[in-house]
Amino acid sequence: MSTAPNSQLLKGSLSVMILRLLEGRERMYGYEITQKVKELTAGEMTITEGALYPALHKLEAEGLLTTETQVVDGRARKYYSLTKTGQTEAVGRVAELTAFLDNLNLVLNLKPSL
Amino acid sequence: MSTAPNSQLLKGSLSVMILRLLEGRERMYGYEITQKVKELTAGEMTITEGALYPALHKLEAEGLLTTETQVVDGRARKYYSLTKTGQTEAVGRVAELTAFLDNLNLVLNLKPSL
DNA sequence: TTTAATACCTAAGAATTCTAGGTATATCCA
DNA sequence: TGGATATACCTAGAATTCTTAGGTATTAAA
Repeated sequence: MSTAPNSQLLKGSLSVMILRLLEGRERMYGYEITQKVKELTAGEMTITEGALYPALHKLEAEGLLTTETQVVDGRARKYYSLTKTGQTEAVGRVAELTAFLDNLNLVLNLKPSL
Repeated sequence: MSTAPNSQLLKGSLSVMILRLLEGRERMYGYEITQKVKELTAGEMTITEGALYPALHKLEAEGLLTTETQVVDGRARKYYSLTKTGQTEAVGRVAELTAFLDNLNLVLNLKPSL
């Protein structure tokens, strides 16, 4: 959710991040995703659970993710993995987002840094 | 609104685009903004009027834009310009968006193209 | 004369995120 | 022993933004 405190995640970017993170891994569980994003961005980006869990459930309902629950150290973890459809969709949605970001850069005229 | 037909504008990006476009110009009117975005993105990005006008009105209500109406060729145009506050905010919001996009790239791991 | 382009607007709904809770276990520290 | 923090899941309601789908009006082109 935040880069600056309280700034909002750009609409639609969360589900793409989830799909992309899972593209490079066998499986991840929700809490792990929040920690991975924090780690990758040096603490600058935080995924709220109020956004993450509904997003995961929606992707599962769409058939892009499957789950398996496992108890580790007395706590239940729900692991998510990409389905075959999910793998295809991940590629497509990343491409769509990339195209959008390219156009955004054309409008914003910010080539130097990105 | 679209890169692919019907895909959505990322939440929050529109107001930054407006502020950024006005940073480089004296003034612009609504319809001109829609055309400029289309031109800059070779027709790939279209701003819907249903999104644009409420966004302009909100920025004006926040004190970042001022307007002056003028009739040209028998049609009324409403020109928007940055206020002093708007100039400051434009810089800040572009920086915030840039920081967000940098972090998004870290998560998506897409450095090559952007 | 009808269509497309120019130029403004709004209302209702959809979608996503944030805020703010809730539950529960394990670990660390005082 | 007790409390705080970390781990791990969840949901409901509000806020925000965008899409869809209209509306009005003038000018230019077919």
